[in-house]
Amino acid sequence: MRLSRYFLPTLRETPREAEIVSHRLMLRAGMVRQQSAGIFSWLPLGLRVLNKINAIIREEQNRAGAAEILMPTIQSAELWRESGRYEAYGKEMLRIRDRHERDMLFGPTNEEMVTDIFRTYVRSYKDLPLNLYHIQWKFRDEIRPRFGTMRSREFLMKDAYSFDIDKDSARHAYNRMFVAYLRTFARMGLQAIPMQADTGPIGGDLSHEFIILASTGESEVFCDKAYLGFETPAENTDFEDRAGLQATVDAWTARYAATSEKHDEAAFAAIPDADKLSARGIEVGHIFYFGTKYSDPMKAVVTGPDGKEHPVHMGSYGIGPSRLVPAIIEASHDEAGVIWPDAIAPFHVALLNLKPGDSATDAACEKLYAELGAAGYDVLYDDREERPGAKFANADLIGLPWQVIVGPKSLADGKVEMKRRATGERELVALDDCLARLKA
RNA sequence: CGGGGCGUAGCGCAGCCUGGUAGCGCAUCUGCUUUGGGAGCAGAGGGUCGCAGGUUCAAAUCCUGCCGCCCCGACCA
Repeated sequence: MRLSRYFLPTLRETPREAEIVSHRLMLRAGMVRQQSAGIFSWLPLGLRVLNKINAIIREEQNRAGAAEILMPTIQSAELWRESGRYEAYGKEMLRIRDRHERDMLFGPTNEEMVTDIFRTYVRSYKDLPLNLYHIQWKFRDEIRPRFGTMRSREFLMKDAYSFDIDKDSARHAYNRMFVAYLRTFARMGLQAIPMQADTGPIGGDLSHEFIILASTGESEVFCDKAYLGFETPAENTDFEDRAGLQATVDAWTARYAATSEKHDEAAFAAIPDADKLSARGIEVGHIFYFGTKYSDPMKAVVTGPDGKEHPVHMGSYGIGPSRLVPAIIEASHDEAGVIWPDAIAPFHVALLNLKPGDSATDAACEKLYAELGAAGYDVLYDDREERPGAKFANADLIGLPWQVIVGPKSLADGKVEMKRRATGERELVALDDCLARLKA
């Protein structure tokens, strides 16, 4: 993409409303525009990141055996009356009415709807297990939205719903998502720690919040430092291996980790001081098992091997992509701007032509732009008539992993400069070696 | 919803107290000079001063009501 033809409205100054660093940088890097309290437009650069995040989520959900669907944002109140949540949900739910005066709502979550889909089609235990997920916009009319897309009213959520014949199978479904989540966050360059979470009225131990540590996080968290060195489950993990998955989950839940709501001072005190970690964190995922809470009232039942009807055991599993964007920025930035992890960077390379109009730098940039693009790299080519300083500052701000700097000085020796955004390291490489260096 | 703050050019702000021609910086446009870390000079464009009433000869400024946004708290992916 040529920057001269792109839409990247970066800001030199920070808009007043932005308090935390990720919000400031998302506005300055031209990623989002707030349209109303807690409601945002996603501009090209921000949308690219969001889509990268979604792509990773999809790959890992699919790998773990979930099937993608897409349910609507607008739902009928009918289903919610069936589950009893239409009355229970309160003001957080945006209630609307259509022209026929029917009660509708903008979905804050989809348990009812997915349960309705399930009960329509699935009758036999032989069709289980089943896990359906979608990535869709949700709306929760938060009392106070804040921190940009970190806590917005309209937000994107990946929500998966599992259906199983009994609790044991449901635990396996839970473990599949648990492991998928560990892989998902690790691929985004995040160290996510599963922490004990509130299970609400359902109870039990099957609920975890996935937390990443960040000084500006909203939650106070306490855990064993050992988690920071844990190994991510492998790509070839066998998700049908019940015992194997259980062992992985057991290992990841053996040590202490809890948010302030579930914090147990005594248990925390038992950890050696050197291993205690008390910090702030951002919740990026939440999984839980809720049994027959919806299948009972909504009559989602299957016939079991015994010939009798059984309400299905369900769980739901959420990840907030539109929250992950700022979460990743909170975890990865410096004074100058964002530092995107390679896997979710909106482009791989910023190609800076320091002297557009100079036949040598123009030719070198065109060659690199074509060559890197052909090799599968997304290149943002800064071909604007701007001074070098402005290009450097802009490139650092938007935080692409690599900067390939083409200026007359180094080009006189047939070289270009390659700068790694994360470390600031620069090296001069021959024009023809640029691609090889990227691959290395 | 309680407490606090703010709405003046795309962004950041001054002006308001003490009513009298709407300003500054950045950005934008034109020209010239510059060209390896957000250039210099000269010129130009851009405003329902959040909205609606009121007071006054006269309101960005004073009064009343409303709307929007931000921050702190209780609540949430």
